[in-house]
Amino acid sequence: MTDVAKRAGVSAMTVSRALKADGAVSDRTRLRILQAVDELGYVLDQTAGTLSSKRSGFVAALIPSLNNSNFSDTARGMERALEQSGLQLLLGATDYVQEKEERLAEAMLRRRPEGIIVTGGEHSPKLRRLLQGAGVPVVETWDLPTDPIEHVVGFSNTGAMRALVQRLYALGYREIGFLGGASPRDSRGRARCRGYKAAVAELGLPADRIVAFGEAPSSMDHGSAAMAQLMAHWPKVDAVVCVSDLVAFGALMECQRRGWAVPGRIALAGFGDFEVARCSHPRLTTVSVDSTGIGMTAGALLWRAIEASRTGTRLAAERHVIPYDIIERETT
Amino acid sequence: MTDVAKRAGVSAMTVSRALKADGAVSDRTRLRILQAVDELGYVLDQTAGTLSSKRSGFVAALIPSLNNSNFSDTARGMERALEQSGLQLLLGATDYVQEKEERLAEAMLRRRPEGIIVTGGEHSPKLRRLLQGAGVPVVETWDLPTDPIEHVVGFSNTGAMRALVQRLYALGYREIGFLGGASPRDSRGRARCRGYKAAVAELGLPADRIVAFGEAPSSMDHGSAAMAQLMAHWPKVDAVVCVSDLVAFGALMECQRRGWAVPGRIALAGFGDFEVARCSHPRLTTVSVDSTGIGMTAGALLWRAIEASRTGTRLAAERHVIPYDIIERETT
DNA sequence: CTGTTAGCGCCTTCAC
DNA sequence: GTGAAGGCGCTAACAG
Repeated sequence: MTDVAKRAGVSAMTVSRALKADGAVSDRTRLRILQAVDELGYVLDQTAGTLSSKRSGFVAALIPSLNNSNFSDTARGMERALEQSGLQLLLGATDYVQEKEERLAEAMLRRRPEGIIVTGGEHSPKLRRLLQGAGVPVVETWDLPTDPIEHVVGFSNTGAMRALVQRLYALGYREIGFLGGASPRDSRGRARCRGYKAAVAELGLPADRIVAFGEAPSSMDHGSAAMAQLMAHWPKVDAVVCVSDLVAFGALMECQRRGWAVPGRIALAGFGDFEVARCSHPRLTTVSVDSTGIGMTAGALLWRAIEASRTGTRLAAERHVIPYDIIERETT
Repeated sequence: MTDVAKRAGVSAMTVSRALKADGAVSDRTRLRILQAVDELGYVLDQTAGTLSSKRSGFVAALIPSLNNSNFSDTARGMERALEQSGLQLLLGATDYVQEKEERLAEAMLRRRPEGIIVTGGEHSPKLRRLLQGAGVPVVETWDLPTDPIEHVVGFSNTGAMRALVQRLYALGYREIGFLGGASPRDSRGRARCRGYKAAVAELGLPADRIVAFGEAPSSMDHGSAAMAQLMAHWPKVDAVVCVSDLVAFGALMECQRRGWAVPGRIALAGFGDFEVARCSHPRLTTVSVDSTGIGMTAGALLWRAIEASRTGTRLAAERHVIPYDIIERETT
């Protein structure tokens, strides 16, 4: 910065001002400075700026998986919400591993984010302590924790799956199975499984038609394998709900390979409204969640909270419930 | 850190040492310090550390899209390669937009990464200048640029698509179409389209069976729509290669909706070996690229380059060609 | 094995 | 609209 200052014939302080959008610098001076910046290929050192201004200029977001359109849509939503804020979004993927989530959170906190967004409402005591001690706003997403850390933007996974089973009941299905949801790593998957159990219990349907598999992320292959098991154990099942669309798609393909007509012989429904659910043949019935909206709401909320803390106030904890929608397509 | 030092009855410098794995501190002292750290909930400020040590402890990776299993696998490969290095991987998604790639690169460079990995070998002059001026190792991936910035880990997209068309020819197909690849934003897609054109020209096949669509990322919907167009224009086409598996899957679903038997009436092949290609019914023939391997190789290479630069030397530019594999499945 | 001194590159604050 | 002084929190370098 001193080099740039010399070249432009000003002080370093003036260069610093010229490089901020709001800096009070005359147009002529700024032009000279920007030219010097360009000639020298100078790139501002934000590390030093962070240290002296106590503003790192980024927020951290922890998501379970990059390669999941729900979460990547949420990430894009956050990015969009933060576009005008001057805050960069730094993403970390936890791969559904709690220990990795902790490590990542600590790595992020060492860089002093101005706010943090995490996925889900279940965290290890250590992570909770870490987040609460960070002294920056925290948003939990994709769930409605009963004891939130601070802000929440999400929906009830249990409720959504319960509603899906009730819809299938209304369509006339009476022996409904469930695929997935036993992973100790995926609390949303477990919540959906609980929703299934609650619904079949309320409706007086047989409640044991579950093929639980423990891995997360759940995949198409899981769906195919689980469907094969379900067919073998409970051949009279007339509908199957799945922890995600990927699982439902795998189940659909398995049905096609075995000549089980969908929805004639068996109905299928997924969760998440992934692209493959929209494009498959037949198209999959699913629960659509506004993933992008979760991200935009969470990002905007975090921004407001950060702005508030900059003026010395603290935004009161907010709780945003995002609606979901059951989309009936061709598999029910 | 001073607070921790006081509580542990040592100097700040000793705390600093105790917090690095390698710091020469007696076990008793370290234990006292770690206890004080725990009691105070202290988290090291890496920003300040970066400033004084001139080592930011992270590398930046720019990928076109998070929600693409090829690129997210590559990201995971990089993460795995860097696991033991103490370098954190910071990901940025460019959404296939050059301008966003530039902005992201600059945002990363302001935080002084110790190395940079970018996707593809075509960059704006500005980005090239930025990367070359950064003074840190650079790796380009997923392509084999003729004029690389420095290191390269990739393969020839043109060559791979050419090989796929040749394989279809060997299988007896004589009127081969192509879907996708016209996006000015996706240089890999364009390279694959060039590979198709080169192959059909060499083989003396009709060369105009192309439904080019310009959007990136290419999607299943694009595949369905493009397939419908292709069917209308060139009903005698007997095989179709696609810029990606997602497009191929969309095309497959369109064929099923219209009752065109695959591969009986028309053969299909994709690119990338996505999960949906493995799990669809019928399973898709595709070009499998070792996405994770690209990431691991790039990450390991970058690490070596960074280690070299720490000892004052500069690693000579390397070029790693990653093999690809044509996987014949049920759609050809 | 531990402490002291100095400074990383910028921005806050105050002065003009 | 511009400049000078000082310090952000840590670590390199050197001393003991």
